[in-house]
Amino acid sequence: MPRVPQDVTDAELAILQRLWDDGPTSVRSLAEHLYGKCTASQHATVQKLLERLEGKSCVRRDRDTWPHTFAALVERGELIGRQLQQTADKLCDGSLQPLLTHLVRSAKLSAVDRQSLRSLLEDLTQEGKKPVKR
Amino acid sequence: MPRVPQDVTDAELAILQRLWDDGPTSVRSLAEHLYGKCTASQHATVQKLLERLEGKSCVRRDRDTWPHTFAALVERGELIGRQLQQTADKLCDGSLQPLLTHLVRSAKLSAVDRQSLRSLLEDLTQEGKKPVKR
DNA sequence: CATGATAAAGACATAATGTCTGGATTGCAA
DNA sequence: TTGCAATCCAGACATTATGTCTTTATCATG
Repeated sequence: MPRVPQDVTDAELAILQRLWDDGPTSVRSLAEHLYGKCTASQHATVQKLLERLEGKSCVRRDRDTWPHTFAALVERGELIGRQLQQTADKLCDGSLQPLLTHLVRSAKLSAVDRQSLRSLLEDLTQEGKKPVKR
Repeated sequence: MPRVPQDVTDAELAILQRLWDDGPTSVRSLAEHLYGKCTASQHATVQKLLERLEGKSCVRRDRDTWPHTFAALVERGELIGRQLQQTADKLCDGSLQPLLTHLVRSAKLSAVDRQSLRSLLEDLTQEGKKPVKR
């Protein structure tokens, strides 16, 4: 039963979070925000993480700037999707339906939440009827 | 940035799946189903995994039987919940709402799915109004 | 009590992941 | 141009998670 590497690692995710929040930026800037001071080794660490993220196509590196600037290539939403699918694969035989049900039942939904959810469903249903909306 | 162990490991999950599907059973039975033949070392492996699961309160061990029999202590649903919460913590600042939205938008819901979801919401809303149902 | 099966404790191997070192490269300023 | 400081790059390293295995003790039953 071979072990399977993580999609995006915790440290890698920390980088992505910053990129999502602040947009494209440099290694130094990232390191400073993550660790406070930016020693040589910390700089290298962040660089390595970015390199790995680049390998996973999660980050785009702009070599035309100096220092290089990095931008997120995947959206938060996409990672959310991947995570959800992984959970579904592991626990629900790949189907997302059970997750949905679980969330609706267990998540403490406020009346507002329920309402917005309901109208979201409404929209989707409508969309299905009309030719090509969106 | 210290690494955080997994909630339930892949190999451990494989055990749980069997326990969920077939109910309480012995080490041998588990090993045979997971690996086909059950060599001495495989037997020990399964045992170790069960021991760890017991440590995590995911499995209950019945020492009154011989050989010991093991039963799942957590339901599939509970693990689903934990997983979802973890994703929420990592990607949505702890809130489950975004996951819900994502699922409703992205998951290819059949008309039936949408309908059942809608009525589920309906039930929940009603439940909130009545005194103490369930 | 002898034997075969199981439990129990712990060692081990591999890989993942976060970190760091040292040298090459770049841009800039004197 | 030359020197310097910052950055990049390649790879090594340390720690831990996780799956596996070895060995010894214990049990149940003939």
